[in-house]
Amino acid sequence: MSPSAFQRNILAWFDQHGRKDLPWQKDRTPYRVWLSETMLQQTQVATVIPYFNAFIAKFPDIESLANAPVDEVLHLWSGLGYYARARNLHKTAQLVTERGSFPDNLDEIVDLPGIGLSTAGAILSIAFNKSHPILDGNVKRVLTRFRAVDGWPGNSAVNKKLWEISARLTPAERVADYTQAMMDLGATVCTRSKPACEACPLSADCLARLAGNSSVYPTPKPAKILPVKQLILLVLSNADKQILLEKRPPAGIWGGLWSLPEFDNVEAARDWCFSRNIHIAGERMLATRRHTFSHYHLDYTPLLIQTDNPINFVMEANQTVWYKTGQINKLGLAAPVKRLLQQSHTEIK
DNA sequence: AACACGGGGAA
DNA sequence: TTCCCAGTGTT
Repeated sequence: MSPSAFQRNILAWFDQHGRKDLPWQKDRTPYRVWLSETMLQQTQVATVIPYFNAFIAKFPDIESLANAPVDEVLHLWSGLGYYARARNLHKTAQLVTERGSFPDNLDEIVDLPGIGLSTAGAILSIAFNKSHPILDGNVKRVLTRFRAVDGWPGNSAVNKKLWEISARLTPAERVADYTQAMMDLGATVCTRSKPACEACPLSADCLARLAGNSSVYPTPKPAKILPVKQLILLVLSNADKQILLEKRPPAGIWGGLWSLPEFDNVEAARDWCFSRNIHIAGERMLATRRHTFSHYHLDYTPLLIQTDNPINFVMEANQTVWYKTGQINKLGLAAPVKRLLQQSHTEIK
């Protein structure tokens, strides 16, 4: 699909299905477009509409916004979130008022607080009908699918590629409708989940659609790499097939729960036994398994040690307990420990 | 409960 | 340059 065919399809779809009655689409002044685009950053249309109307009612023009106390602006913004947007809005209103008019070129617009490249492109195209690309979340989704662009859009190379695609597809004519159409398409058809490809004007040439994998685009932000901690969990069983549990300190991981003695390595576990006169009658290591917390992976290796010591030799009182495997119990156990003990019930015998 | 979202500022 | 954050809505 050539850029011009792409644009024809998009504009034809817009004529039929695009949104044309949003409050900021009437009386398209730079002020109203800028205000709406700022509100639409990270916020959906349905949420924005009442806020936009309230702002326009209170501040019909950019001068009245500039002259208002910032607290009043923040009050009107209350509930929209990301309050830096409201502060930047107020600041920009003052800068534009000093300047005398809203700037109509990219460099000056992106210099204003709270306006990045994409918002600037939207203002230029929608308010000034100047051909500039945008790349908001909706457009990213449409383009990554249409062209099967792999890689997280936050990655700079991927971002650059998407800007190039967006720029190449942006028409010289009817750019306001085109920009609105791309945002509408992403918001209503090319949605994050369950896109309505049958209703999409691009479906015949959409590479993701053709490959049947639109759900893999855009590539999600890579899960941050969690640090890995390794430790040995000692499953110490006595002559009566009971297992030693320790109570964990109240704060921290598994705070206050019962768990198994932890060691950095096998030798430390053996030393711990020797120092307590626990005779090791048998020893076996099980496969390492992984438990993931919000902030790290815990790779734990169960070390089964059997002692032929008589039961009930005293450990630290209150902090330890001999647990009968397979017995219903009311102890608070960390989930992985509970699983392990259930398995140990069969392993130990 | 995890993730997306545009821009700004810290690292 | 890259990373992380802010708050709310969606899934």
